[in-house]
Amino acid sequence: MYSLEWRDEACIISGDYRDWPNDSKKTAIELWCRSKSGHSILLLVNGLKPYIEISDPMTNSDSKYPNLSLDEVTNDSRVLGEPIELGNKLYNGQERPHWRINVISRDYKYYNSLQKKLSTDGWDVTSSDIFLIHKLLMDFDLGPHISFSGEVLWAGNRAPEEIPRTTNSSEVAEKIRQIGGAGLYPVDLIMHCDVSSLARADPFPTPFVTFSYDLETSVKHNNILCAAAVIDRNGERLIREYRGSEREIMEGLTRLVREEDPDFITGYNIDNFDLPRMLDRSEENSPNSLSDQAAMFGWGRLPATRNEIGVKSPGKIFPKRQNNRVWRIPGRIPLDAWWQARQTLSPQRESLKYVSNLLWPNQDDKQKLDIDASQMDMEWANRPDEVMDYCVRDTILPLDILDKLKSIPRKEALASVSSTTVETASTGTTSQWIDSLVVRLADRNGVAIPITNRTTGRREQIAGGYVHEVEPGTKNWVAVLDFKSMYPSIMISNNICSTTLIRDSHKDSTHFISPVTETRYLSKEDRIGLVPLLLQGLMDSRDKYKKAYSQAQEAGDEDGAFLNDQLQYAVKILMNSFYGVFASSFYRFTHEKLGASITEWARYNITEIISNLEKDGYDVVYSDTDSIFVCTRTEENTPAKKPSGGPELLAWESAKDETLKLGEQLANQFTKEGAELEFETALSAFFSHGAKKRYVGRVIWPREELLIRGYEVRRTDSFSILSKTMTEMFELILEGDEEGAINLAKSVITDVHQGKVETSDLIVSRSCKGSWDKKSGKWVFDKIYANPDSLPYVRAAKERISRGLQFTPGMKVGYIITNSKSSPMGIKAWLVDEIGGEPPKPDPQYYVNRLAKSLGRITSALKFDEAQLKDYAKNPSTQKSLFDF
DNA sequence: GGAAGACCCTAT
DNA sequence: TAAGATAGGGTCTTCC
Repeated sequence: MYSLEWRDEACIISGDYRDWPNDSKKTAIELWCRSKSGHSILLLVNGLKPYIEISDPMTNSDSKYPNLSLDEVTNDSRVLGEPIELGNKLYNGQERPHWRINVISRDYKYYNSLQKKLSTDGWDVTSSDIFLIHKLLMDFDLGPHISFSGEVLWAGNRAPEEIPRTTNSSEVAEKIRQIGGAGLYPVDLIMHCDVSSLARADPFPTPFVTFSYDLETSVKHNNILCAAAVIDRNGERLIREYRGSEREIMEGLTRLVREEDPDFITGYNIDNFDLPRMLDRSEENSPNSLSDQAAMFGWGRLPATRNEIGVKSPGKIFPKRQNNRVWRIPGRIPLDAWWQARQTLSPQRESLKYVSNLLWPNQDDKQKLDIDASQMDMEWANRPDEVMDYCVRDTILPLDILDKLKSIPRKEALASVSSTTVETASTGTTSQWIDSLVVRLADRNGVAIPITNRTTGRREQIAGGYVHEVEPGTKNWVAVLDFKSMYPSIMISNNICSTTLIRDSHKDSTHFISPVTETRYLSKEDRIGLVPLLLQGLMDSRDKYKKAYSQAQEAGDEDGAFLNDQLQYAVKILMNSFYGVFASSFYRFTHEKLGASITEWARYNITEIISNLEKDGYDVVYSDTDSIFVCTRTEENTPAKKPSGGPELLAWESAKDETLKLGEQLANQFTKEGAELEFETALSAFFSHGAKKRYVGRVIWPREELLIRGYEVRRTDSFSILSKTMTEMFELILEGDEEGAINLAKSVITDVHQGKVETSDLIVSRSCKGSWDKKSGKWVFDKIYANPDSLPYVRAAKERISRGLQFTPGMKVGYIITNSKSSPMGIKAWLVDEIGGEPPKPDPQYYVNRLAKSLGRITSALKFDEAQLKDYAKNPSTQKSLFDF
């Protein structure tokens, strides 16, 4: 058998550990990659040893040997070789000798049982709850982008041209199994290498392949009527339609997945609809044959062998849902376009139609509705071709959405800056991203890796950020300043880390003492904390990416600019997740004092500045956690609205200059080592009705925009006439036209009272949870809600379901309030988008009341209150002017 | 009529 | 491998 070496660069999509039945002293890691030039590669990596680290809690850094018996450990049949002396490591604030123990297998029955036994014997066990694939990236300091060289085991039709195609496949399959693999993986190229030949590579944009699909199903019987799929290979799209028996449809989709070999699997609502439905229907179609089921839903990037399909229970080849959360499809990444749209856009409503409309408002063809989804059986019987067109369109839109939102490059950038696989960046949790960086740094710095804290029940909350009271009314000429990366900066400057926390009471060598609880941290000379070190590195790398971005932009290098912008943004996201993880109760490197000290310093810094400003006679208008709004002392009569010319314009310009100057000056004055205050924006006017976290501002520098925070305008559970009216009122108020704002409120309330407003402007939409009850085959709500039927959104969800429309836990459901006199109030679900028909009849009184209340909060800050507004709505003719105070 | 509680959504 | 945090506003139902 000839042997061919191949060298390449690739991005790791995901990886898995595979136990090696023939030789339990070796391990094999599967790395599913997409190469820089677009080939899919399964890289089989040998040479990694699963291990556990132990230390004796009764020893200290002077001990050479533990009190517990190392011999006993050596003699355990699960242990491979002698314990390896590691010297002293830091654990729980204590230096003490540690040993590494190689374990014969990472399989549960060896590894976890050994871990348990050692722990029971009295050892402190560390480094023992991390997947081997993550260990691989950590121990060899790899990120998702790697270069490697290794032996080609098998080459398929889409392999690089230079590599001869494999002819003796069955022989090769056997060879692959002998080195720990599963056989002939459905990829372009199968390779084999040792860990030592893997190296970190510079990030590049990987040409991923994406598969999008959509099922149309019977409302009556749940079976699949037809399906469509699109493969996107570097922008080139291949569309497929599937009709026929349910089995044929699913087999067709599965063949396409296995032949086209996509990295990402998308669709609209696949997590909660299309994937679970495929699983259900494949089981239903062939309950007694796993291999039949694999032909219908064996989407994992694994060979369809007996072993991978499974004998008694489903094997790895099947997509699987983990704890009702994310789906796992070995070697591929499920990426639901619904969830991406929801996360990045926060749309008011979440139907595919609504989201498409939001993204492409002027393209009718993208959202033309012609099929009534609630009558799918009838539609399919009467006009199958139209149904198929509709189905195809719904597979293309998710791809367009992911493109538009840049979802995939964002995941890849996050993977790159957190040095994880793309799968971990995509579907993992924030603590996994942070683990990836912290654990590898700890390993290099003699710090042991504690296991995740598994205590249940809520611990006492720590105090959070400081929020300043706001006075109702308008203020003109406000400079907004904020701290640059406040929490990370505090962690860096005060050396806050579990490795620097002083746990005992003696007071020597202390440099940093938190202002309230007097928690103490080592000076930087004694030891630089792991996390501060890491955060500083991230801050530097963000600056580097930002610089590279500007340089690329100047050079007209669009791709380079895009890549570096994604990377700098990913660093920002990652840095911002640190505080939360370290303030959580379960994270492995957390101590309850860490989170509390961070916010203590934050509150101390900001309140200190506020009181200094006030002492100097400045009016601090507002402040939230890391921001301060300061009023410039400018003559009261300077117009807030930019005049078109004349002396007023000069006065306006000079007020603006003064605000800019103040902003710069204060930023300089209050910036100190480790707490950089930046001048962020200048406002010509600021308004709040007097509630924290609710304000608006007319931004005039560095760009011009209307800034709105907290108000109904920002909320997805507001209705559009309220949001629209309030926005317009804010515009007027910030220009100084209070009367105009009040008149607007009055006229809109009158219109609503008289029923002159489109019902679609009155839709309220809120998210609704629910869980699927397998027994009854129904969605149930009483496990989640104390009194579900009194909640309008639950009743709206039930109405949707009863009309044959899809429901997904967590989805937003729209409704109209039809009777506010009864309790609970009467509502009707908003189904016009999906099934057309007459809209429900709204209760005008309800909407008048809510508008009066919300808008009245605003006008009352203008000395005009809710009751007056409501009276006005009832009888506008009796009051000539309400602006008389 | 008003307090208490359940729940949603947002700011940072 | 279950899992970022707290502060805060607001609506509606239930209960007295």
